[in-house]
Amino acid sequence: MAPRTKEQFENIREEKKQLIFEAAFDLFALEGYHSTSITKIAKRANTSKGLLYNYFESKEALLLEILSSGLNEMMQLFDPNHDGILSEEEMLNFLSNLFEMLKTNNRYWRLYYAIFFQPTVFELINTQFADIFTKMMKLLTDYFAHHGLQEPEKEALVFGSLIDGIAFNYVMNPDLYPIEDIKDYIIHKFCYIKK
Amino acid sequence: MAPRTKEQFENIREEKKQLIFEAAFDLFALEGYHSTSITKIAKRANTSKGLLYNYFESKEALLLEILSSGLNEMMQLFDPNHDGILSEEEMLNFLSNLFEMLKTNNRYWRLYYAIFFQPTVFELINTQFADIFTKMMKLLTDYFAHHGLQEPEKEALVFGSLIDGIAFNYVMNPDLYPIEDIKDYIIHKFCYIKK
Amino acid sequence: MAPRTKEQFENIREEKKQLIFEAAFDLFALEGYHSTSITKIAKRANTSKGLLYNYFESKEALLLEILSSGLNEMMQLFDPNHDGILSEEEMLNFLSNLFEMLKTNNRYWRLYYAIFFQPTVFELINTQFADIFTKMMKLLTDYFAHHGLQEPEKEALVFGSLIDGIAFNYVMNPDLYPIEDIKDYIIHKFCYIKK
Amino acid sequence: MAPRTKEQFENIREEKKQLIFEAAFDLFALEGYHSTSITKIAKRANTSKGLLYNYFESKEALLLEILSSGLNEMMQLFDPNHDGILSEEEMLNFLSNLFEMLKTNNRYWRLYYAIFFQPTVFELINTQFADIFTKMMKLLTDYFAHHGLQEPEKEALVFGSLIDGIAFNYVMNPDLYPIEDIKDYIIHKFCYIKK
DNA sequence: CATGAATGAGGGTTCATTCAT
DNA sequence: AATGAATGAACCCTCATTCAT
Repeated sequence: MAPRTKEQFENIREEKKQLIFEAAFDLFALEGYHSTSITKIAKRANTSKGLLYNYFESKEALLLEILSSGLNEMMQLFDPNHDGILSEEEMLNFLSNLFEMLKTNNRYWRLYYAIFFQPTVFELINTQFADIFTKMMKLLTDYFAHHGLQEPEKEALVFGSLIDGIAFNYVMNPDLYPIEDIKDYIIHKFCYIKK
Repeated sequence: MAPRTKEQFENIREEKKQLIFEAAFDLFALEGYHSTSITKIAKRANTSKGLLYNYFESKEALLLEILSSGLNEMMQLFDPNHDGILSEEEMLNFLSNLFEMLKTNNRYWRLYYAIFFQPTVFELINTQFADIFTKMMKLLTDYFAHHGLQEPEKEALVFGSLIDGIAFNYVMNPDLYPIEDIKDYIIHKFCYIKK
Repeated sequence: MAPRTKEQFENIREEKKQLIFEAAFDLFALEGYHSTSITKIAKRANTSKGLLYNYFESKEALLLEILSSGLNEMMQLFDPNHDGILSEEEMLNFLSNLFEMLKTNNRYWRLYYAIFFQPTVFELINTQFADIFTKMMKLLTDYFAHHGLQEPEKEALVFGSLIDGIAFNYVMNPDLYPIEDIKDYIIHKFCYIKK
Repeated sequence: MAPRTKEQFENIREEKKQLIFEAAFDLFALEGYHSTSITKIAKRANTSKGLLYNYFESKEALLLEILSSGLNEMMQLFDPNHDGILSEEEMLNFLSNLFEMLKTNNRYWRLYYAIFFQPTVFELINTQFADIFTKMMKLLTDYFAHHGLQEPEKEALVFGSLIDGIAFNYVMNPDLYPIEDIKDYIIHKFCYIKK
């Protein structure tokens, strides 16, 4: 008889929203953003189309929330809040975390790549990523300079591209790509840590 | 006027088809596959929707033809039809051609990436790529083995990933990515050619 | 606390209902009936959608109640409960009240017009109005006849139309229409009162 | 076999567009803009929903085209392209045309009023009407000044309001309102023409 | 008395595809 | 070979109303 308390409502909301979020994430990753209809998402989340709009403003907002949540996860991982200098240990951590994320969040990264190349969507996300990218490049350039490499900017770019390429290949073929071997190779080559 | 010969008709046919092909290519690359309507394509090709269906079975068929043609171009470039051994000069050619293609066919590669990650389309194309990929890996592995590297398979994979990463970064940011510098770096590092 | 008496409950009920009524009125007038959602009304009334349906059977019922209440107000104003003869003083009162109402209830009249012309709604209200209209016409006809005009029915109709036209113009442009001037003009012309 | 000529297409378009236009007009006038769905319009025009969008950009565009076409008709009627002075004969013409239009385009005017009071739509149309309105007021003011009335602006406003009120009453009750009588009354009173 | 999560029918709109000409 | 009018299914989204609590 008594109306539900605010917390009760909050819980219901949180749970349902998560359900829809997960359903959308799965479908976007499995079948692509454009091929996934709101109807499909609602069906997979065992709910109604209408309710989806109680939680997300639009299909695009739902997508952005998914992407954004992945970004935030990543930023937490890579922002050690430090002095601006990348030590060998930090580089090691960085790479370990990266490879770990690729393995555990495989689904997200595949979706992310799929979205990234959608010409229309690209611009929406790009600015958010640009900052992270620039920051990382600065760190890497300093890192390579500190280790005496001749053209640290170029090295940083090549290193970044290599990481991208590895991520990209692994994500598209997680079963075939020997990610562990590659990880060891990269760590051994770029961490300059003596045993 | 004399009635047109069969070849003339054939030429007209081919030209019109090419026009549609180009229009679709441009639009897919510029605005994405899903955002490009048949009407837009026909308009840009200065023709009618009906005619388009004379040349292509469906919108998806048109897309696949575009992708496939790009693939074939690439295969021609990278299939030297040789003895299975990659010489230093061949490697140099390989890389030169690759970078050249990235620069001149930027448009295609961006579309290609956009499509590649569409989960549904991916499977369709993937098998065609798998062959090329395997062949190239074999060549590269031999190449690195021949130059005395300890783990040539791993080196080949890393090299492949690096190339992918560079292509990917350049294609998404052709104006900012210093492709020439990177090209020199790569050639200098992997071609083992002494001056 | 002592349990609330029945009247107290009744008062709460009435107050809440009034709040919803006002909120709906404002929104209908400001944004139109169809553009105003139940959610918006509930939000503006600081209550819930569910409660709204405790007081009003449906959105349409809410609308009709608003319109009806305005009608009643007007009827009270114009029904002097008299002998069927309109004296000059009564005519003066009539006009004063009318112009006063236009100025103070501007909001209502605009809504009323907006609704009035909705073909579907029109029929619903029209019968209620027909009575008032007929009664007023009778009064006016007698009035003009009594003052010696040749075709009193026609004069009554023209007078009624003029009043409608003024109301209509003022309501749609309250800031620009010089209602006071027009009021003086009308009173001077139709009240036949000598100073 | 040969494709249709441009004229053939043009004819088909013109006819079909007119059909849809009429269907929409009828329904908007009968049931109101918001209560008329695209589906209903298409059904009444014996066509498909999709086709409607071949001819009209949106439901709102369709509405505006209907309103606009009525406006244009009216402007042609009332714009004698003259010297800025309204003679008695011109005033007579003006009024005759007006009453004629009310009678023949009854449907349009009812729709027009219905739309006019939709709060959202009002602004869209208003600017287009404002010009005509201002122009007419100027003409009328001069007209009354020329005939020696003391406060010509006020007279013009009152005259305008009266016309509005008559139109409004007639349009809402075409069967009961004695438009012919009123017309004679108005002409006799405001045309200052001696027999 | 009070809440807002949940529904589902229907809204306007788009677009690949077909087909009469 | 060539046209674009016509279709209809599916799209995303809105919202009055219900109901468990």
